[in-house]
Amino acid sequence: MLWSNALIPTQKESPADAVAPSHVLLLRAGMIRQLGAGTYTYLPLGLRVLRKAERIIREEMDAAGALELLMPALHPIELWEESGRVATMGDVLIKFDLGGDRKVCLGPTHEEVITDLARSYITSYRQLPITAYQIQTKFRNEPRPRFGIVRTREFLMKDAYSFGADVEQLNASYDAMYEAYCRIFDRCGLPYVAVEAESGPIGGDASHEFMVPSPSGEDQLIRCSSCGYAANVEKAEVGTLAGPSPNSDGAPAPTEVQTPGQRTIEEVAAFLKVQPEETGKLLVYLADGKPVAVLLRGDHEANEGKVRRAFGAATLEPADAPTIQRATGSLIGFLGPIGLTIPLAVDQAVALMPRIVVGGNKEDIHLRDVVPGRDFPIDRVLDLRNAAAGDPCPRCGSALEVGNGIEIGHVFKLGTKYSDALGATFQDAEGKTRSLIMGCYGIGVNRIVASAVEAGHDANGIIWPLSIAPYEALIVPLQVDPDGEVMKLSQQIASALRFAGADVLIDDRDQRPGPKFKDADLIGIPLRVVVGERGLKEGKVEVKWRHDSEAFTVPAEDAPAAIVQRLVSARQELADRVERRAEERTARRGHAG
RNA sequence: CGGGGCGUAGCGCAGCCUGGUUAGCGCGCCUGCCUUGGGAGCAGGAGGUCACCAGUUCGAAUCUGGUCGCCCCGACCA
Repeated sequence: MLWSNALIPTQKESPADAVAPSHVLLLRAGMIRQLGAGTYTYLPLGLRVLRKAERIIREEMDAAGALELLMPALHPIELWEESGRVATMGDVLIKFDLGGDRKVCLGPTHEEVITDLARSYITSYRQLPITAYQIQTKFRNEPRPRFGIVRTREFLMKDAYSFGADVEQLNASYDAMYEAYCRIFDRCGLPYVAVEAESGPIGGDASHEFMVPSPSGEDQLIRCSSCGYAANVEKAEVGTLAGPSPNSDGAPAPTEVQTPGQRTIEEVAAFLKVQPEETGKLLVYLADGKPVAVLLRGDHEANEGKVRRAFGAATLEPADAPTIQRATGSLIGFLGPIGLTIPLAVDQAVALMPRIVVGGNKEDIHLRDVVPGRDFPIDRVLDLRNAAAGDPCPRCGSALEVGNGIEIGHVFKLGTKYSDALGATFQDAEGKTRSLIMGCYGIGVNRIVASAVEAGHDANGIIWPLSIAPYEALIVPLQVDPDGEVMKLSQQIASALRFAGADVLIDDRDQRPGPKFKDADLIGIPLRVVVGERGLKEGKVEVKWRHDSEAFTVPAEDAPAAIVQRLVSARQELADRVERRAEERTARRGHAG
């Protein structure tokens, strides 16, 4: 491809409202253009990246035995009423009618459609297990699209669904998808981590997220650099906290203090001149509809999944103000653990505090010098909060680290939620009718693009991984006279690269070298070849990898072959690394199993 | 949905407070000359319903009211 024939509208200045590096650079490199909130056009360069990621996904999904199909984006609303998700998805579901009573929605995901397909065609255990996938545009009315193509209202997703006759088949499908995901992200050159994620009532190892660490990520990621433990903040466990139990000997009795209008932890701490970590906060939830209380250190965040499990409940929701008053006799802002009549669970961090400031269960009253165990019961001490930086790792006890990550993939054991709702059943070997056991597996294709830029850029522009770069090689002739030696050699190099199966872009624009080099760095093509009269006089052609700081030269006479050789070995290195990592995973599983 | 900010040329911005020539500047774009290994220089030029609607006024980019759109923080995110 000749640059002069391409549409690559690079920009020197970045738009004011772009914040994330991937957003700024994809715009400046002329790869995307915003149309509205959360909707982007992919220009030719950006589309090439998207297509390359898709291709890798297809190859690995096919290799894993998944079957590609394509489902509609337009769904009859009845299907979503059947599953109950018209209500649960709320405004995120984009609904409209086609005139008359024909109500439809745009698919935000495809569990309903695939399950409808399965209930029609899958009738026997002999057809199982089976996994199907598609790469398709999804629509979600996101309340807040952000960070360029990280969160959009319209996005490209690879979604796969497995159907099995039993849990063993589900686990095998899940493991195959997990492995395929690792291979996909390795091949895309992304520095991802697979983390345990909150999996709802199914529990166990039923859900993993694949995350690329990045400050622009929306999810919080907990990691242990010592042992490699990694988890979503929703799921991360806090290791057992060590420390002496509170000793009440000689401690003063609790005293009431006036705290008029001081409701939040920040207000109370500032008013009483103590640190938030010296206070406690009592939260009231409805666990399966019954009021329960949890006590946390003031600066900690409750983890609703942990709280729900602590009370053995199927559902958990924050209690509203009237319910709280009925259950505790007190007002929000002045709640405390003393004299409660509803079940109380205490976070382990609180149980280790020698003294604590808590609400007095009376308006405008807090209590100082409250001692856990003496002044309120600590018979139910558990891990109830989100892990924070510095907490002990649940595996090895080292300090945990907290960072952000972009979720690029998610694998999830669904069970029979949708097959039950839609009546997708099969007959087993005994002739009994049973529900299909499902798994679902998603990859955000646009997020592969965004996270590759987040993970690969410098002050000058994007640094694409070779496997998903819009072009693998960029040839920069500095003199563009079509009959000149420079252009002739450039064309020869391009031909040789194309013969080796490479994508090549030739910057044939009649520009001074400065802008051509700046644009080359900005769009981030991995291999840059500069052919100029000055170099040719010395019989040299300059070659530079975008990820290296230094260029090197090859003799002009065998430049085409030499450059092809460099590209071929770089591809091979990447392929070798993918296989090596796959072997490492196999070895680890061998140890574990 | 709460809080904050912004809509003026493809991009970045000034002008608005204090209403009054033909609405400016930089980048980019077009023509010519010149230049050619890290965003050169000179000369000429094209490009705007000043987001939209209504109002105030002799007169509105500028003042008032409303609407729409976009960004950031928070809430939300199978």
